[in-house]
Amino acid sequence: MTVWDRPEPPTRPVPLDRERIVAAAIALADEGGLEAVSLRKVAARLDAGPMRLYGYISTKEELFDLMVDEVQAEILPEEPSGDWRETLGILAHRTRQAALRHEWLADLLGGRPSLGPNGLAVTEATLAAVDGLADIDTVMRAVETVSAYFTGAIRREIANLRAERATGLSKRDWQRASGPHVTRMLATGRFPALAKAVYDGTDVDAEASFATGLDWVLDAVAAKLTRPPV
Amino acid sequence: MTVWDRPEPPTRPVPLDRERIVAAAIALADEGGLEAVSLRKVAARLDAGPMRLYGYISTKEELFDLMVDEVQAEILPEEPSGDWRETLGILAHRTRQAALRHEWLADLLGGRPSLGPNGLAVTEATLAAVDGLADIDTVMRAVETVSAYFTGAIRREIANLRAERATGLSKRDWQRASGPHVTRMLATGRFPALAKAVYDGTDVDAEASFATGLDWVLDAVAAKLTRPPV
DNA sequence: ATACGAGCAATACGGTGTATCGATATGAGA
DNA sequence: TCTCATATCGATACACCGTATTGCTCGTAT
Repeated sequence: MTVWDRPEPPTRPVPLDRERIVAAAIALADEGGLEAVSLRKVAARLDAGPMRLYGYISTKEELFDLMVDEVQAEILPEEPSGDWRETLGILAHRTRQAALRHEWLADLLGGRPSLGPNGLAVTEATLAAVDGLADIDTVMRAVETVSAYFTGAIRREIANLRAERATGLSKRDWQRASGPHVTRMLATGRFPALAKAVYDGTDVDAEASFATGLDWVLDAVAAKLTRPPV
Repeated sequence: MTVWDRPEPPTRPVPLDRERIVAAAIALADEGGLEAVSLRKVAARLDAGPMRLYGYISTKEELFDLMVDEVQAEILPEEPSGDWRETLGILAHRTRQAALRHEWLADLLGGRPSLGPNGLAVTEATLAAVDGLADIDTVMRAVETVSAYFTGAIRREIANLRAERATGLSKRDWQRASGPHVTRMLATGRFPALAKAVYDGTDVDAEASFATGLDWVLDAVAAKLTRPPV
């Protein structure tokens, strides 16, 4: 029985950690959307059996939580600006950019409280920016309002983007001509204001539209923050 | 071979239509959340095989679309008020109430463009309310901003509500004392503003918080709508 | 040398969405 | 009235899913 007769010992499995698991899951999601993320496929990317993952997470939902938290690291600004308005604006824009890079984020954003380290850090940065500008309840209302806005806006933007991609047409072209159902509905005359909006509205840049709405909301918040509470 | 020996002829299957299918699906979702909705279970409620549904819908996603559109009928106000601000506010509040009745709506809201008859009617009502108050692009920005706000706010509210239900504690109690992870994180001192918010903030009524944020956003929109565009 | 304990892979279960296809009942045409 | 085409439905099947269970295989401690 020479060495060559004996097989090499089975290679020890590649060590795993949450970081690698989450990275694999994010890669999968970036390529094929959230629905392409299955524990089996994530595990396969790491040359592991599906069950191996259960040492690191105990549920698929938890994997999603980790994914969101990981991406939230991209949102944190390097250094805090002195201007609360600028800080909030930057956070909103960075969240949007993260969602454009990882469209699946739109499906998860706001879906559950984000309590991971990066999620908490984002919240901290947000609160720190407006801390002391008013009583705490007003401040809370302010940050919640702003984040409700950009959460909703991002979600809609991604939803529209997907719809456009699915039909290969810009939103307005599609509404105007090629979406047979919508066209037919508009032709019924039951939606005059909508028809007008579709035919007369211009196709605005998504980022500009996001920025405008954000500015308005920040205007509103500014009015409440700088004035002492009634 | 008497009559009694012969079985009765097989009863023809109960006729189906989208309305009945959607109603069954909504019932299922109301009881057990979106994840309780499976084509098999929906079909079973209607004494049908799963494949039968494919005559009425061609994909599960389409069923979700129908569900959303159905619920949007609950949102439409009976008669339009003359005041645009009141109309937008009512639409927002009714959407929120619909989401409280059908929590799964929060998972779907804003997830894709809603082009069903009721969805279009809601959009029409929204646009009609502000029609003519400014140039069309400003008007679009206005309704999109408001709806981004309440979409996001509703989603967060439902998310928090679920988290509270899962732990049996109010959000603040849970953050303060019982969420071991959060407590530990706050104790690190790395999140001073957040810690202050958690410990000093009061537990505000969700509806009041929603209404306040909404008012702020409407304030902002009002400022842009009543003033001619720059 | 042996016992133990952790980590891992394999297997299995009950579910999912949906494609395919054969039976069957219904309505039309002869 | 009988026959045939057609639409509809049910069963079956497939590929996949998340996860519980089980038993093996190691490295380590005794």
